[in-house]
Amino acid sequence: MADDKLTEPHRATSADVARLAGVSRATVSFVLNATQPQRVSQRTRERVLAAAEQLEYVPHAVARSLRAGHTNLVLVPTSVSAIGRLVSGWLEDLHSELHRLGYTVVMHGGRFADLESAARAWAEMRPTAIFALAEERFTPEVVQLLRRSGVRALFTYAAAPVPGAYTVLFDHAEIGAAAAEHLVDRGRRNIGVVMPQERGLEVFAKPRLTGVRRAAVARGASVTEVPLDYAEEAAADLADGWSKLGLDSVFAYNDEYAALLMRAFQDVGIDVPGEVAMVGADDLLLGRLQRPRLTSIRLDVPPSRLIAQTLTQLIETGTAPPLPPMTATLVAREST
Amino acid sequence: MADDKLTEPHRATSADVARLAGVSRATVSFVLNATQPQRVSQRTRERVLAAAEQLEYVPHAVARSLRAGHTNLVLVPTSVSAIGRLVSGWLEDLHSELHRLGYTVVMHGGRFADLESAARAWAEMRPTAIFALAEERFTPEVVQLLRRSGVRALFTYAAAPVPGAYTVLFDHAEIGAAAAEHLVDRGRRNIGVVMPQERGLEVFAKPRLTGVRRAAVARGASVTEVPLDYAEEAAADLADGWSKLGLDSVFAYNDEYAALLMRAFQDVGIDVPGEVAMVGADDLLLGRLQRPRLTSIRLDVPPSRLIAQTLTQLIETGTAPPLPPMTATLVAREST
DNA sequence: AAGAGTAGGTAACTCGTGTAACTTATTGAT
DNA sequence: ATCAATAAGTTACACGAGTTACCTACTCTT
Repeated sequence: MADDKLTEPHRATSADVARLAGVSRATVSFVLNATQPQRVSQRTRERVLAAAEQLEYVPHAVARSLRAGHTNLVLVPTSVSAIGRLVSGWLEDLHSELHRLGYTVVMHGGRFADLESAARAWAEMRPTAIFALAEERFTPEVVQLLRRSGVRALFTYAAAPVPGAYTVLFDHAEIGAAAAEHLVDRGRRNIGVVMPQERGLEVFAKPRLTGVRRAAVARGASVTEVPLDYAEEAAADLADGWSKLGLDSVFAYNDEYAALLMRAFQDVGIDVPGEVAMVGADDLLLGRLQRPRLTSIRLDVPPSRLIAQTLTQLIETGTAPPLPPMTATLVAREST
Repeated sequence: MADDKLTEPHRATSADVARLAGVSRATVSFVLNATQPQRVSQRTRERVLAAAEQLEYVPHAVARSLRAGHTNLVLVPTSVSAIGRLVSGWLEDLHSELHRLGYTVVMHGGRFADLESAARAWAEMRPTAIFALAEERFTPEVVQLLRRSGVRALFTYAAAPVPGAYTVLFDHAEIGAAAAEHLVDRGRRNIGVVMPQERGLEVFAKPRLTGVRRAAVARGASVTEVPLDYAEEAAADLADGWSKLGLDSVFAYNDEYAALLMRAFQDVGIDVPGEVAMVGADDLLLGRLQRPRLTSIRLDVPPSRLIAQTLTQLIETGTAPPLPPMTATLVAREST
């Protein structure tokens, strides 16, 4: 099943290409990177390209980065599970856009004991930029550490400008607030807020809860936290004990959790939206497949091309014009 | 919003640490890597550690890799959207396991024009291993290119041993076959197979279709390909024209597509499983939330710890004992 | 014929580490 | 007192690329 690997194959370097083409390494570099085009004659250029082709030469990004003083890596630290269908397609576009611009996007989903060790792990890779989907990663200490390791651009979505990083403003509290306002408008006064227990989601769950609290308090409604595992039995248990909670509505973190809970409600005969009004978030297709269809909250993410442009500019010049804040829009359907 | 960055901050190198501690670079390296422990006195060791701490020294993985001749990168090339809930948690565990063992897992989800350019992009990073979830990426040419670029281990799931790569055997055709057998057992004779149109999924969709074909033909059932976008309208259109197709059952690629289509069926009054029996795959929670509950096919993936061990061994010794093939199990529920 | 350009190319340095080979001072054995 | 062994360092090179400064041969001008 494993390979023999007896013939530790020779990896061709630019020196090999130079030797085969009968020129110096410098010339090879000039040709392959198309720098100083007038320095190399047509004949020589062709010889070099032919040699590179013949040897299947692949540049050594590590060596290049060392010399250049920076990599072309854009690091996206994110737990895989936090990427729902909401961002996966978008992230893939970003990959492509940045690839066109000469950057390599890599995602890194490690769990770390603390922020500092995470930041150190990122810094070791010497990415040229770090693109964080959640804000709380960029504390001042982390920012300093990363900057000093040579990271050129820190990009994040956050509720308030993050010092030392380029911030696209968006407060997840707005999602919670929009949900709460809507529920109160529909006459609900006792709002349950589903808190997912999955690792990596609290980054979004907490501000969403905060938003619900803020809006609810302002309108005289009560808020109750409701922890929920992403599992059938957990939802069933919650539905079983639901009447004791005295709640008339739920904001369910996102549409996935909403769907899970709605099923449990329906299984025990709790009427949605009659007894309980439900709001999800992220406006996933899943939500529209529910009956009643889920009221949800749509996030309008900036087009990935625009983000890629901004990031590039940020890397190259250290600054970029601000992007408009992200917005959230409530989409009312049948569950409220 | 952007930072000033006037003070291009000095990144501390091991030379800086050496200078501050009043020792040579070699000594710093010995201390920080804990190589040759008896070579350095306790006093000196402490001075070095203190200096490193004070300067917030972060090793330069790029330089280290260049010197070492290989990186500690494990590359997981995968389109983000192909990672459903099925593998995301597992992948995260793998991250952690390999991190403990000194490796850095990065996912790279770029779309490439062709396999060759993808392989070149991977080779440039000089990963020490590549972990592919789908097989068709490792053609002989790609394997050769990667090997020559210094990749130590190629790991993949595939239907048959891939020359030059360590293969955990699993044929996605088995999923399709299991579905088809089950449907025929339940008396169905005309099977539709949903073909998702999303990028990156054809790698799994095609062998699953093949499996359905194989089993169906052997049992005298017919198979019809049914393309389907992951969108509400597409499903509605399909359901509208369903009767013309003359099918009595569907294998829906996975539970997500099954849920989408089942909803469309129910909206137009097609009874499941009465008129159409449905089988999904991947055994997602989502499937158990449907009514009727979705019959699905569970994949038993090897524990990530075991995979991490095997991969490490493969990197270090070039060979590793074979792992048992993955298995697929049909979970019968109410939709068939 | 002398001088100035220029086309085409190369030698040599650099990036930050890890390590093999060498050095020196001190201790221990005889 | 002498020699060997060891402890505790250091020096110097390699990894693979990009780039600056230099070199040589040729052409053109006057």
